[in-house]
Amino acid sequence: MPRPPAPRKTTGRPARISREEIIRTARRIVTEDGADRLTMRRLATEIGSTPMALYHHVRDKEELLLLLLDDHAARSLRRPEPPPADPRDRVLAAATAIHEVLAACPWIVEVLTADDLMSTSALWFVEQIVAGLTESGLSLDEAVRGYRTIWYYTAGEILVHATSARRRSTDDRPTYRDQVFAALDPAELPLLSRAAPRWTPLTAEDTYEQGLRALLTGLLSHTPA
Amino acid sequence: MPRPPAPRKTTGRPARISREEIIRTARRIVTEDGADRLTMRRLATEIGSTPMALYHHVRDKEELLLLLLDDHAARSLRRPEPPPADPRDRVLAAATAIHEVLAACPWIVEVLTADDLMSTSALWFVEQIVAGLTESGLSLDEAVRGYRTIWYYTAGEILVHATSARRRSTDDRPTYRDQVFAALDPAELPLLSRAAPRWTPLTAEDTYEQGLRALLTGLLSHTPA
DNA sequence: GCTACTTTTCTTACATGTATAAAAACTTAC
DNA sequence: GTAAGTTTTTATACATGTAAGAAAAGTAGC
Repeated sequence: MPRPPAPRKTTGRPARISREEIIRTARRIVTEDGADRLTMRRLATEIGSTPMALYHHVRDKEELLLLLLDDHAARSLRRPEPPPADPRDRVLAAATAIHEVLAACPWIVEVLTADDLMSTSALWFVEQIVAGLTESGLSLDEAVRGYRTIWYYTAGEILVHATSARRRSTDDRPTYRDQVFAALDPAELPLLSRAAPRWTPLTAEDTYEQGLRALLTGLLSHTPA
Repeated sequence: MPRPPAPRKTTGRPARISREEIIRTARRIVTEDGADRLTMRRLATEIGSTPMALYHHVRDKEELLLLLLDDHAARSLRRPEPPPADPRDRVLAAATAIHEVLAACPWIVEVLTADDLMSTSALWFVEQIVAGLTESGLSLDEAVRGYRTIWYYTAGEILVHATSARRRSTDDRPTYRDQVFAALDPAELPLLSRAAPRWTPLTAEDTYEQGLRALLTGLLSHTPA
């Protein structure tokens, strides 16, 4: 039975590496060589430790990437100065800021699906979104639902784009989409056939904000279901 | 130059396994034991072959999962009978049908981010969405953009929910969200603090259709950007 | 000093996806 | 028949995340 009446220093073997050092080194590897070069073994080697030692400071690789995302958000997220007066514009500004920061993270795919709040650094922006929605007439519950709807849209946009971008760089096989479009039957799917040549350029367009505006319009319109 | 005037058989070593057999066996494993039990080694064993033999019929595991998703969609997707008369309702019905089928696929997370058209079986539904949007007054380009916006929202909703569901079943650690909410400062984030106890129940609600309706309202409102 | 306890680190081992190259099983040309 | 060519299958090997347990390095009480 250990009975530590005098809470002196810390007992046990002293740590030689810290979570901060892990994150710092991981960030360096990612920025220098890309996210796919970040392995637990390499990270351990560069820190001068062993892979399993990392696991005492980080639950698993996914948590490490989450910490990396948080680190990135804390450095990059800038609150709009001055905040827009119109509540709708505040929602737009906050969501766009979050989207912008996330879109810059290549390793995001493995983490983003984690939860709906990805970073403490982003909480202020979430608050802005909920605030803008309530000031526009939504109840608190409705505003939270509205935020979550915006989050789904944002996460989906980022994930789909990030994955297809990664695929383009890793892979030279024709996309599934190309195969599908090549075999379209104009009789059965007339609009898709007509749209086929326009599809790829339309996909490349950055329409996040446009979609966000539409979504916001709908959220604030109070149409009866 | 081989000139096969008599369309004999095919040249080369005859195949002992087929893509269909692979998919069939994979489907059985997934339905019987869950998607996480589907490994290339086990699949090969159950077919009576070797892991690498699979790779002649399937590019990699991701393609296998994509084929599995397609298979699932082909079996489950049912066209609404009769199709709703109102174009807006047709969009709703088609998107909801896709959402429903995808939400039933546990292995979807690894595949869904693949592209914006995940299954040939779903093309008819995509056509319905684009058609409903054009009939509501959008140009073809706008309708395709609108479809993609709907797709981002749908994919995001599915991915976020699927991942958090998986986490709950695999994991007993407190969620990141719980940790974040436990440390909220009501002075700085008043709305989030107030919403904190309501957050988890709100997350559990199925609000896909509600969000979709809002999005659709916005897409059809033609608000100037 | 020594023993008990705690915390961190290290060693070893395994499951997994898949790259690579060799072998096998065919057809066709002679 | 044999040789060449083609396609599928198999054997082997590697990189990766990480589980399990032993070892190390400290503190506290004696």
